[in-house]
Amino acid sequence: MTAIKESSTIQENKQYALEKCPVTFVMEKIGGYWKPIILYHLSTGDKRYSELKRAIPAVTEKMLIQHLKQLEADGLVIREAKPVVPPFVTYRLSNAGTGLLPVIDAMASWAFKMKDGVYNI
Amino acid sequence: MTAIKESSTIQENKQYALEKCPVTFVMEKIGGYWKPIILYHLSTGDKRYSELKRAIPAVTEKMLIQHLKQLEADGLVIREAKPVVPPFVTYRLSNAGTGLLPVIDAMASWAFKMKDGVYNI
DNA sequence: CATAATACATACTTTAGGGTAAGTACTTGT
DNA sequence: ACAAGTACTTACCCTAAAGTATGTATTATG
Repeated sequence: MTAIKESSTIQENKQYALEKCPVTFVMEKIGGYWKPIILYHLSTGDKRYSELKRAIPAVTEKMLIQHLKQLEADGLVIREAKPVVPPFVTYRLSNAGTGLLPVIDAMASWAFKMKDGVYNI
Repeated sequence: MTAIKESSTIQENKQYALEKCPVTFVMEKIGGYWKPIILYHLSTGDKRYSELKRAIPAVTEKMLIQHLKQLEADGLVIREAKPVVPPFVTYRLSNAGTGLLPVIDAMASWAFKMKDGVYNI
């Protein structure tokens, strides 16, 4: 899963930022290109892997599972696989993932205010 | 300011995500390693360049001005330079930058809940 | 005369993340 | 016999962002 070099300055700084800054902690979790979009699609209910794929046509399969795996490892989404063939796998938000929704809302609200020029005085 | 290649898939996808996803829009603005930390330090009042530098020892000068310039270009911080020698430059949050504070708060709140294990059920 | 302090700038290198393309295992339908 | 659908995996490439190192202009101060 994309090996990282143990002793780069960039990793040390990430550590620094993760400890010093809760915002960086959050961004570590939802900072991938597709993660917010995935979370958004899961916010309306659980989805199969292939449903997500169809819902986000621009994402490649590699990116999709990679991010899903990371979200799962971070405890934001829960994967459930039925042992059938063809496979039947669903993803849904965990409690932690659901807890992120207010953050997402705050971000969206700011973004729309920006686009509406609310802050131009 | 770090020239970007016009026609890479990564840029196309960024465009897609920026239009489709307000969260990605926000992350474009505050997604650098040091941007949240800079914003945090400015949230308590305006600061000189050298004050920021001392407040965030781990950041290099290149990263610091690079992010400050981007934040300024995005309208989140305001730069004020007094025409004296040695230079006297202060940075402070704009209205838009101040508008981000609730987002920051929501993120921080979630991060602390995560660390306190609130979501472990 | 040389050093310090301020607020940057700029050339070059490294790395994490994103993207491409192709393959896997298993079953059902034609 | 072969394609199609499911949910992935793996090897390789490319780029944007981060980091390193050094240089700039101006004035005050020892």
